[in-house]
This record gives sequence, structure tokens and C-alpha cells, in this order.
Amino acid sequence: MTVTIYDVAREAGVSMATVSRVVNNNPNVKPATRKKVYEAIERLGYRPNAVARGLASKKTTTVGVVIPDISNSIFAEVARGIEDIANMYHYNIILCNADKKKEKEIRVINTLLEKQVDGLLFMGGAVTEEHEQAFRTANVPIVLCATTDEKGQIPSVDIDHEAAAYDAVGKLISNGHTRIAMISGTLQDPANGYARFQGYKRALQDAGLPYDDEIVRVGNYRYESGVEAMKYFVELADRPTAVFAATDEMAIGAIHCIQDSGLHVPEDISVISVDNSRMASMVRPQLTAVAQPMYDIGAVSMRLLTKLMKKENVERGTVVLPHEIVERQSVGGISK
Amino acid sequence: MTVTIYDVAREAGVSMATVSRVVNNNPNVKPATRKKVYEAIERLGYRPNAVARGLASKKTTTVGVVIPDISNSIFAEVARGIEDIANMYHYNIILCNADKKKEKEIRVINTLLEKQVDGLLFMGGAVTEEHEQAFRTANVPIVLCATTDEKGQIPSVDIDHEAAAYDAVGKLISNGHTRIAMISGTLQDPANGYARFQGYKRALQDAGLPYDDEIVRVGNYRYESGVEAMKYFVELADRPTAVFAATDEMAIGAIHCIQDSGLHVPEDISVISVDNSRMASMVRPQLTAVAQPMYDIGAVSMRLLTKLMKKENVERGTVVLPHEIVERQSVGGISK
DNA sequence: CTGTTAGCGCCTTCAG
DNA sequence: CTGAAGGCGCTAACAG
Repeated sequence: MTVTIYDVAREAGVSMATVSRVVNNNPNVKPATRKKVYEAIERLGYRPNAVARGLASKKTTTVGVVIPDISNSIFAEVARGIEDIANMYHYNIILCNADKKKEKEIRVINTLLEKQVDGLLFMGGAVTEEHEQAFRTANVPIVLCATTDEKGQIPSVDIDHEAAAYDAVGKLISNGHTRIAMISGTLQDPANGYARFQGYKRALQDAGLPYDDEIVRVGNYRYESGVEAMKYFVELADRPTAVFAATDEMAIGAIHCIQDSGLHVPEDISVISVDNSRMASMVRPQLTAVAQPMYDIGAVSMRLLTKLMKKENVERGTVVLPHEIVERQSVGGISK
Repeated sequence: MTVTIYDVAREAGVSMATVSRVVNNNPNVKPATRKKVYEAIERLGYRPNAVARGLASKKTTTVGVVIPDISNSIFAEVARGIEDIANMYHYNIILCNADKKKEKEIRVINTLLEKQVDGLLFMGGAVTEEHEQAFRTANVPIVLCATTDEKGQIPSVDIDHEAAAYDAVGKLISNGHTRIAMISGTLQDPANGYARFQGYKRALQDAGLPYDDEIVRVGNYRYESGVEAMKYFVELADRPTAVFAATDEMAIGAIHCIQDSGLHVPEDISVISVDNSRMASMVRPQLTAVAQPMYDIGAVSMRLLTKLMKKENVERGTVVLPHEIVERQSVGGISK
């Protein structure tokens, strides 16, 4: 039924070792025999069994990447960066979706490890004790991608979320806004949630503006939660003149809510966020946002992982990529 | 270094066969020894090697799914359906992104097959001769997901794209529109491209409306191509009063282009599309669209695949799921 | 209920 | 440059 390396060997009149060599591009094969083997492979339709190969060689040339939420375009972009570099180094990548559930994250990490991936890229939210536990028992390198662990023990590549938020809010402040609301992510999420919230607070503080928890709401990163939060702000007696959303999608929800209330962006309320996903230009007015270099985060983390897998020594295990603000039309000045 | 089933056996004072049994939940193990084994596993931190298991059992309990474009939210939703059912039947799924490139599709299909997946779900564009070639040499079941092959030889689950397009355009027609433009996908793409275009033409024809290729443009499914196409239509002397876009994203691009030109949706131009992705409600005005049941397409195809993998016999290999029109605010009547 | 014994398909020394 | 032989870690009969 299934044709094995042995069949090919017989067909080509060589030993299976030789077939193995040509399949693995080992140079120590005479061109003539190499050709014979290729022909036999072709004739028989031989397809190497990666499972057997993995068992024998103890390498699978595949890296597992766990995606928190496949329907989030941010991660899609990061994945593109990962893939491009992976291809470059001849690694296969297998994606596993974790549905933003911690329990599922742990599960896929373990499945991936059981499948003997040569390395693991973890994009996700919080890195808990349980995660670290799972990572510790892995005997392959792991790098965190678009997230970090609190202790900074695990190699990672990410932006400085606190600073990104600080800059976003700073932009609003420098435009004259003094009553700035925030639509935050969950505070349990260290990167997209907590850190961005901290950046918001620090920016306020540095500008001598009061912090008022009346104008911060916690959303779940989705569009709908952005409109919900904004609905609340819009009805406030002392309505904010600007809002900082932790993510693009919530920002877009906020913009639409503002418009649905008969107000205008940015004339009545300015909106800014962190992310700069493709969606940022898919709204009217187009969204001003602090951009995180998604593709690069993916590419750099994959590159780091290849080094780790080859046991090359790396200088810095945790790399922080720069962010920048991209100005579009959702932020205005305060003139009243 | 790595702890094997053999180590566990020694630690627990049983044979490796027994360890294998408890790991695989074979009922034929005395509770007491089962407990001993579990303890040994715990103590040693044993993690089964899926590669070795796969080689020995000739099953990997994983199915491969190839995604044409990970950054397309449509596929993300389909993937969710796939995953839920896969979990239900205890299959792991590994996602492989093909970047909308045929060459890469073929490559990931082969990698997946080499990895000995127990089945394959192919979401993609055209199923070419080369695809069929790759499928043919696979000796595991394959089902097409959100696409079909022309000959209908390969099991598949999808909607009737031609009819969906027909209904979308029909909606416009019944609202009184007679000059209806189309932003199509590439005609090489049988499902989202060609079929939807055919539906458009048939609807026109059945209504006795002339077909005018001045008002059909081919886009690439992305937002930008939607605005490009619309830009062309908007400047036409005999400007269309409605446009049918093959996908949501292009429709949203069209809406924004219309608005950027100082016109209004749906007052000046109505917009409708096929898909009904999450983004359909993330525009103003919200997009009226023919909905394809993405989640169900994923779920049903995965269910079908499980049957095929278990060699149960299935009645119909190609299933067509119903679509429906969901009305929001982007379609208006014609009153001038 | 439990142990023994063959492999699964391939890679990898080690000889020659 | 090529062949022979011994596993990789686990499952699957087959005995007992």
C-alpha cells in the first residue's frame, strides 16, 4: 500500500541508506545513482514519512506556534512574519488556535510538545505559573511573541506596551485634551491590558491631569465592547473630549458609537488606539494609532527561535521593538 | 534526558505494555496498577512521544487544514467550526497557511501528508489538476471546505455561490435598481470569483436587464481593491445606482469610496455583498449581505471528514449549505 | 489483567 | 561513494 524507502531502494537497485542520502540531500552520492534514485522515487510516487523520520532523527524541522485568537488580524500579521522567516530556514510551522482560553493554551502547548516540535512560539496573553510549568518540562526552546513574562526569564520579542500607551495618550494631551477616557483591555492581560492602562495613567500623571475612573471602562478587545464603553462615556454629563482605546477594534467601535450618537470624530471627540491593524484605514475617519510592528515581531521572534534551536548563543533574550505613531484623521485639537 | 515509556515502566514496576495501556485509557488495567503507573508518570514528568506513537500505530489523530489566507476573517470563522468538531472527536488540528498561492498550497498539502495526518481539510480557491494529483496520492480522506472541485469528485461542503450572488443581485433588482455594478473576485477563482459573477449575470438576465461590462471590475477581495473599483464607477457618466461586491471587504471599500466622493449610501448608491463576516456590522451604514454559514461550513466539513476517516459510509459526498440574506442599512430603494 | 515480542519507516554510525 | 545493522519510542497482537 504505502511505498517506503525500502521499496525505492529495491526499485533503484541500491540500499536504503543511499535512498536516505539522496532524499536528505547528502552530497556523498554519485550523480548517476542519485539520478536512478530520483527516477525510482518518481516512478513509485514515494513520499517520505515525516513521522518515521522524526523518530529516527529526533528532529521534526517544525515549530509550533500557538495563536491566542485566530480571528484577530493582529496575530495573523505576526504569523506572516513568523512564516516568512520559517520558510527561509526550512522549518515547517504548525499553527494552533487557543481561543483566548488559558486552559486551551496549556493543552495545545502540550500537544505541540508531544508532537516533538523543535521549538515553540507562544503568542498569548498572560504567562502564568501553569504556562511556565509546561514550558519548563519542554526540552526545546521557546520564545514569547507579542507578549512577555513578568520575570523576563523567557526569551521574548514585543513592544513596550506601557510606552506605546503613554505615547498615544501623550498625543492627545499635546493636542490640548484634558479629559481623556480610556477603553482598556482586561487588567489580567499584562501586555495589551495592564501595561497599556499603566501607560495611560502615567501620561495623565506626567501632564498633571487627574485620574478619574469614571472615564475608564474595561472591554474585551472586540468591536462591540468598544461601542458599549463609548455609549457610557457619551452620556456622561462631563463628557470626555478624547478617548484612548487599547486596541483598534475597540477604537472603531467607539468611533461608530460616537457617530451613531450624532457627534463627530474628531470634532467632538478624538479617538486614538494602539495596534494599527489593517482595519485602522478601514473606517471613516481613518484611525490614528500607535503602530506596533506586527510583522517584525513575528519575524524577529522566529529568527531568535532558530538561533536558539541551533544552540547559537544570543546576546539579549528579550527584545523590545520600537513603536511609532501613525497619524490619520481621528485625532483633533481642542479649541472650545 | 527524555523520559520514555520504558522508564515509567521500570519506575512503576510494570511492563511497558501496561504503561501504554493506561496512557491510552485501555480499560484492561487493574485500578491499583493504573494508579501506580499514574504516579510514576507524574514523578518522572513523562510526556508521551506522539511521533513514536504515530509510527507504531499508523495514526496521528490529527487532521491538517490548509487555510488560503490567515488574515481573512472568513476562514477564521470556518476554522472555529472545524476546531469545535475536531475537539469533540478528539482530533488535533494543525493549520497551515497557504498565502493564497497555489504553489504554496501544494507544498503544505504535501507537508501535511508527509506528517501523516489522518485527514485533510482543504479550504482554498481553485482545485486544479495539480491539487487533484496531490490529493490522489494521499491515502487519507480529504474534504474541500468552502470550495468545490469542478467535477464534484471530491467530498466538499460549501454554499451555492452562484445562487447566493443571484439572490444578492435579486434583492437590488426588487428594490428597483436597474443599473447595477459588480465588483468581482478573480474569475479564476471558481467559488468566490467565477460563480458569483455568473449569479450576477443570471440575475440581470432573468430580470431582463442588459449586461454591461463597463460596470464590472475585478478586485482581489481586499478593501483597497473595493475602493479602486468604486472610484471608477463613481466617475462614470451613467453612474450605477447599486453595486454588488463579491465580498464584504470589497463592499466596505466601496462604501467608503462612495462616502469619500461626497455621496451617500444607500441614498445615492446601494451596496450589497456576499459573506456577512463580522466586519459587515463594523461599518456605517452597516452592510446588507448574503450570509454564508461559515461556522457551519467548518463544522459540517469536519464532521464529514471524521466519518470518512472512520470509513463510515456517507450518503452524499458534496453538501451544499443554505445561505440567507441579512438586511442592514446599505441597500435602499430607487425613487428618482 | 499483564508481559513478551515484533515491528512501524527512517536515520546514522560504522565498515568497506 | 555505498551497504549493513542497530535503534528512535511506542503499539499491537499473542500468550499466559
